[in-house]
Amino acid sequence: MHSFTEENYIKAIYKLLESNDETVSTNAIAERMNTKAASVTDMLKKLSAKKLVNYQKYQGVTLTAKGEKTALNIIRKHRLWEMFLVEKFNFTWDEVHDVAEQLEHIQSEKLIDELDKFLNFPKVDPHGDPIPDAKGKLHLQKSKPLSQFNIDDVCVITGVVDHSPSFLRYLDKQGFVLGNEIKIKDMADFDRSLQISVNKRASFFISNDVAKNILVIAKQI
Amino acid sequence: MHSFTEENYIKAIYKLLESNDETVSTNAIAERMNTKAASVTDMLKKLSAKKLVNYQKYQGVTLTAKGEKTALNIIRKHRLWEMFLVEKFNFTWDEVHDVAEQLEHIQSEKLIDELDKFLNFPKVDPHGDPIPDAKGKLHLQKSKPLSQFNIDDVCVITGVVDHSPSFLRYLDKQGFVLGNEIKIKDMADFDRSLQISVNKRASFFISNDVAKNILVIAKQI
DNA sequence: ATTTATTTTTAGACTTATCTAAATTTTAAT
DNA sequence: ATTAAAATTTAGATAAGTCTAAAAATAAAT
Ligand SMILES: [Mn+2]
Ligand SMILES: [Mn+2]
Ligand SMILES: [Mn+2]
Ligand SMILES: [Mn+2]
Repeated sequence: MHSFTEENYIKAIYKLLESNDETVSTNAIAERMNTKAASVTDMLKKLSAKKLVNYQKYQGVTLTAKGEKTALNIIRKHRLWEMFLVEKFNFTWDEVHDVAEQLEHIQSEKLIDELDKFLNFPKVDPHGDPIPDAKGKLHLQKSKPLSQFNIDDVCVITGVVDHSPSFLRYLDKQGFVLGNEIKIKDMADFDRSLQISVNKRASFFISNDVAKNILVIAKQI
Repeated sequence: MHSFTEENYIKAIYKLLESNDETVSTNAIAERMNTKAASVTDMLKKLSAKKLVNYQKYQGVTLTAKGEKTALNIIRKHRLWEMFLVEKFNFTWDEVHDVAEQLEHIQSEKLIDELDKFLNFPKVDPHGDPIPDAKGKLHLQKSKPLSQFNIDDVCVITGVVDHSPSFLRYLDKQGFVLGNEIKIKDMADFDRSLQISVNKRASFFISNDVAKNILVIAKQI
């Protein structure tokens, strides 16, 4: 139906729309896909002809309903496969992304339905990102970066902003695990670095840069 | 490393070498891949440049050691995925091939090692075909078509020659299952059709055409 | 040993996805 | 309102894989 390349463009556009403005620029897509603006323009024409995007020269691009549905299906597959690799195949959360990038393009409705069932219909992937259901419905959790909390706040780790293997391995080394409880013990004014305790263990420091990349929700008390 | 297309050519050449002569013709490859001879020639030059095949104009083609190793790895992945789909995802043996054709190209050593382990290192796939081990070693079983046996012979179903969904579904309907015991009750001289009993159930007729496509080994008595 | 038929290869063209360099449009700055 | 800068699009090329039609080589038939 759609080529791998088309699917990757659709997904990139979806992610850019998700995190930013109401339309996506040619350059933004080019940067995210590690290609040149000229290539993006060519592809936008193709996707537009297929009614996957709303595109007018120089005016940026958005996804059509059909394009969004396509994007959500690819993301569903990506996240289910990541979950599978971690839960069943002993992959760590920093290892799964590259393989999932390949697996997300496999076409078989039955395969994905069975995968979902096999994993017992998970709601979030190993990075805490929500998994769209078979209908493309996606339940967002209203989490915020840890950097937005204050001294004595207690919150629960729900995900990450930065998905890079190096950041994920850093979190592993520090003992951060999704679902763990973080208490902010102290905050330095000059750089907003934090002294925190994870699951009531010995406290330690993290930079504001790290805090901005850890997603949490306030603990219900 | 190698494109999907290159991998598919390598696999096709391997299969043709396996079942037939000592070299493979351009036309044979074209037929198997549903392409034209001209396209095959182009690809053979490319594979030759990559040292995957031994190719000289007009002289047919064979695989190099490197090419054969590549082929066996793809076949290993294909058959492990077929096994996985049947054992874990409720696929029937007539449904798995098309999905495995996609999955066989996923690149991740760890994924395949874990898949193998998850399935407890199976020796044969759902169709009875041998699965190469991680080193590319392949243990062939010396089975023969049921059509080569005679009245009163007892044998065990080990595989199929024809892998088409329609043949596999026919076998399902008749109650043939790998490992089942077949006893030949009678044979018609004029068309070599057989009256057989599977696992000592009520006997029925099969054509010589069917018998030629069921692989068996003589039952040890 | 020629002629004929078949197989295989080459030549040239097309599609998808990419690039660089040049042209155009939009946006920002004077 | 011009001019300058940035973003975007077009033009023209390239590489992978495919095709048709024509040429060349091999195999088969007389
Ligand atoms: Mn991922
Ligand atoms: Mn993820
Ligand atoms: Mn198969
Ligand atoms: Mn098989």
